[in-house]
Amino acid sequence: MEQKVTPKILQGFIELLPADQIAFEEIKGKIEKTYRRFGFVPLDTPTLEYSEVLLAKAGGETEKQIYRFQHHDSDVALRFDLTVPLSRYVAQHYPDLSFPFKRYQISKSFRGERPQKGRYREFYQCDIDVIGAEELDLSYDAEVTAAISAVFCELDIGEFVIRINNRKILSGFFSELGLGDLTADVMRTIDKLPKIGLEKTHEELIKLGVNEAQLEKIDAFVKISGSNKEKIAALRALCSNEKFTFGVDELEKVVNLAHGLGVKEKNMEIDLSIVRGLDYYTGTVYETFIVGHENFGSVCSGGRYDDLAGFYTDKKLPGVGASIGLSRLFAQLKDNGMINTETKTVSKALLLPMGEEQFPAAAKTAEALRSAGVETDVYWSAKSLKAKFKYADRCGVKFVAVIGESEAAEGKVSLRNMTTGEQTSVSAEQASQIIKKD
RNA sequence: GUGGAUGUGGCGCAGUUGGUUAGCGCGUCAGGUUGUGGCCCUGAAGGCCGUGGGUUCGAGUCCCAUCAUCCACCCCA
Repeated sequence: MEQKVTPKILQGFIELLPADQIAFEEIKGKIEKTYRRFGFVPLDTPTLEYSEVLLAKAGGETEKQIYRFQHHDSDVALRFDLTVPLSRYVAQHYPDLSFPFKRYQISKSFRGERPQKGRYREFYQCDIDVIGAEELDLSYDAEVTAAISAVFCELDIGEFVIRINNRKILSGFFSELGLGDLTADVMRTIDKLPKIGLEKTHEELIKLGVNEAQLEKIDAFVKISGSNKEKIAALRALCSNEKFTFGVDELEKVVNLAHGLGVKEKNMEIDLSIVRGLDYYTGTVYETFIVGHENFGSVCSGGRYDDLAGFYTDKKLPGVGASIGLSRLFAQLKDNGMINTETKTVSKALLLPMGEEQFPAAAKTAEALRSAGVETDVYWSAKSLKAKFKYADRCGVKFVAVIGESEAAEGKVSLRNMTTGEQTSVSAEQASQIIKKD
């Protein structure tokens, strides 16, 4: 007996069985279709990049998690997100692009961090970004949220809410408070508020060294509630710092325009605890949650950054974008039984020739159905009809067409609807019409 | 990087204070029905009980080590 190699894949990497993969592709397709509807063009950058390019900006955590290795004389790394490659791409192809440049990219990224629920080392991200040359109108911030809103409407996985904020409000407010060096840590803590609750947030803030007067003001700030309009009004009354006020104005404009672009009131909510990654967001920031499934975490986040490609070019390239963590989203939808994973086939029809004598008739029928645009599979293996039907049943194909001696002679098939059990003798053309009508 | 769990046919699990041939459900295959699936019945295939060492007359079970996986934290998509 020869020694077999155990079939296995790396920790944190995943692959799906057909039923799940079909469901996954359907979601991916809907996202892509919606992005295109908003005028985003496709982009596909290399998986592997020069380390010096990918790591131009990175520090700390990112650098620890990146897959990086030596290949001959090149120091290379797997991309850990789609934004950094986009920066490089825009800086590199600047003269050949038209601005504002709107692109979407749906592909895999890699991070060698420790995996956990819904977090993998190889994962899909679905990004949209708009990049401006020198400047980018604030309206694009609203448009990105409108696209995200449209995606989640299209996905039809329940109510969702885009929680939106503006970093200028936060930094204006915190500088007014005189937090100084504490600002970054305080922001990180505020960001965790919905997860850990008000009490723990207080504790952590005190631990950080926030004094009582500051704590009181922070408290008043995060407790601002009501409708979006009311929140804006409350913010205006709270602080008159210049940057802060500018942020409030921006937030108001973005929310208003988003509604004009079709985002429903219930799907967008100002949330002052939204902070996002500290690295590059400078204005609008947002996270998206599925109502009733807030424990999923944010299923789509993004925001505005002033200077995308500063590490690659002197040109100023401000942008705004959003990213759906598709692998995570899919894992959670599946865990919660929120997607159909019954169908194991993409075929609408399965042809069952009784025996080898009927192969020519089956071939002809298959060709006719496929030409008519019907996804068609043929069961060529020599098994009992019972086994063939069982296969049809298991994979969930809707229509089965039996082709025996008599059918072949008449140029017909016995078309069976597997759901209703209805069976009729029809021509290939009639069959394609019945299937397409279904 | 830190902490916590779990490893038994393809998948999900049971296996009592260590004690004969390691079970069950699902799935797979074949048959009961030689041209009809789902339900039912019968049968079959499929296990170095994660790996290595130790204790013992005897280890799936106890001890040590190791590997792997999962969960949570950090951070983030």
